[in-house]
Amino acid sequence: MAKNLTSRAQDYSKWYNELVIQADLAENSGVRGCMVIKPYGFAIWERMQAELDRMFKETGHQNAYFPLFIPKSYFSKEASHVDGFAKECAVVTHYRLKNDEDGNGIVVDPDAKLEEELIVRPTSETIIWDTYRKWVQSYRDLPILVNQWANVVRWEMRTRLFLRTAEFLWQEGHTAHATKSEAIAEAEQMMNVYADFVENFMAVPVVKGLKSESERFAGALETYCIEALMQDGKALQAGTSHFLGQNFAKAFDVKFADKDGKLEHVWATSWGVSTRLMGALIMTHSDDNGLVLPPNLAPDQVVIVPIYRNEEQFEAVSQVANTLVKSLRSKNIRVKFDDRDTHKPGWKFNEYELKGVPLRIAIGPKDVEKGTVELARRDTLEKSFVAQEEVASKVEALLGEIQSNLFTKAFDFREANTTSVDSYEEFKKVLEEKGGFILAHWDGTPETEERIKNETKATIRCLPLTENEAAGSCMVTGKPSKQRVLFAKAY
RNA sequence: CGGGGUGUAGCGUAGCCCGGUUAUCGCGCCUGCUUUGGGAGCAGGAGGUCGCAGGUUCGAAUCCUGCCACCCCGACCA
Repeated sequence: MAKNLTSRAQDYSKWYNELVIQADLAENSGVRGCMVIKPYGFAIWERMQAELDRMFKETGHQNAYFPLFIPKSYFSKEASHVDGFAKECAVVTHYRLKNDEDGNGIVVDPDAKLEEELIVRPTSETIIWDTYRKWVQSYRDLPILVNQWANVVRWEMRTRLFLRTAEFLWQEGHTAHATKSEAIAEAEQMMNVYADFVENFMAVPVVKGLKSESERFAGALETYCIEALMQDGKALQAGTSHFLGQNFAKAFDVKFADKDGKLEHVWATSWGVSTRLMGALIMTHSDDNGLVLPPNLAPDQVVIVPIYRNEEQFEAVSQVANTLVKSLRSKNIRVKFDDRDTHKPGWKFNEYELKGVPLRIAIGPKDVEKGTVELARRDTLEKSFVAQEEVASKVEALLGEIQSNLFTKAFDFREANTTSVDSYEEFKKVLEEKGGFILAHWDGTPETEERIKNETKATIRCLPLTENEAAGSCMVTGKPSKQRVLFAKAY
């Protein structure tokens, strides 16, 4: 296991790969830039899916599914969108293989060339808007509030486990509205849903904001985002929600008749989060002993480890454990009784710490005798003995406490690593020596943003949606600035 | 795609510069006994296309060429 993980945090790759693989989350697949998500890692993703899906439905959305393959021509319909995506796509050119006549095994059949190439979706805007055209005629058909859970492929030049894989799992919401204000409200709502999920389930604090023009999604008029700060002082974009205006409606000719019978283009949004959230989770809470999962998200919130020397003791311990499992489940607590006799207790203790299970209960002969159990929490590593009849309520309280403790810890870390600066010199100094988020004034021009990026590698993460905006002057050019914006080096 | 690095058992590695018996060590795995409240001990055992393909040589993990994969730094990005 990675020793002294936090102090080595600058050297991200070493501990990250080590941690992910040892905690049994994922591994490199051998397929360029793709990862295998292992069962334990996928269980965490399924928890994320379940909670997000519930939140989407509570805000009136429905799920649907669109094709993996998109005809190439669809991409030429929205100019800025194709600029943003066309260069990094996997392209299907043939539809058949055959046995090579010269005995070289299986080869692509040259006669099976597709007339029009198919693009493996990097995102589904184009095929979805081509479909929406057929769904919309009247204002009565609006809004369309649809989400899809899918995989997408982006042929990135450089990949990183969880943060940027060639293929990744995500959800993408695509909505169509009759009015501009309704679409903007939708985009803002979904940013808030994401922030709610990430903060309250993942216990990761985020800054809500708007992307600068140059960081905007290809084809969007406005991109809302949530930005999180990782333990090594780098920023991670955790989710985005886009107001697309009428760009896609115009490109795909999606019109509706309003109440006055007038034909109008619809207004659009799209929003998504991906398996990158797994990376955010790992990099926010992990410590030297492995993962730390927030209880609201953990597939197993409590694990019970039996301690025994013989069959007789195992029976006695199991009886206590089974009773406990029942009472915890009746409180809707996700509990696992690990009665495998193939591993010893000490081995299990380490395994569940590595996997980040929030609470561990150990029950041995002494506990059977005294009517107690040993309760250990993952976040503080504290252990205590609790009377068996009090365990269920104690566990329930502790799960809540761990959840809020993790959030507070991450929040305090972010506050301690967010610096306001007034000069470019100070900006560079903080960036170099401390890292983290930096709040500074910026004149709003892409030129200045570009210059800062080239000179320092820091980018504008977002224009925070804060209530107390104070005007000032740009740290680089001295020109007027409406508010401080959030800078950081980012993944 | 440019620069740098690494590929030897499930994992981590020695050997490579300077070619030469049966490829080193640790962890893990299997069997047995003793163990079990923080990754057990002892004894025995199994496990290898040395990334792939060519070449040089009497002989290649080692030298040469090409390719592939992975990691790091850039450009690109959820």
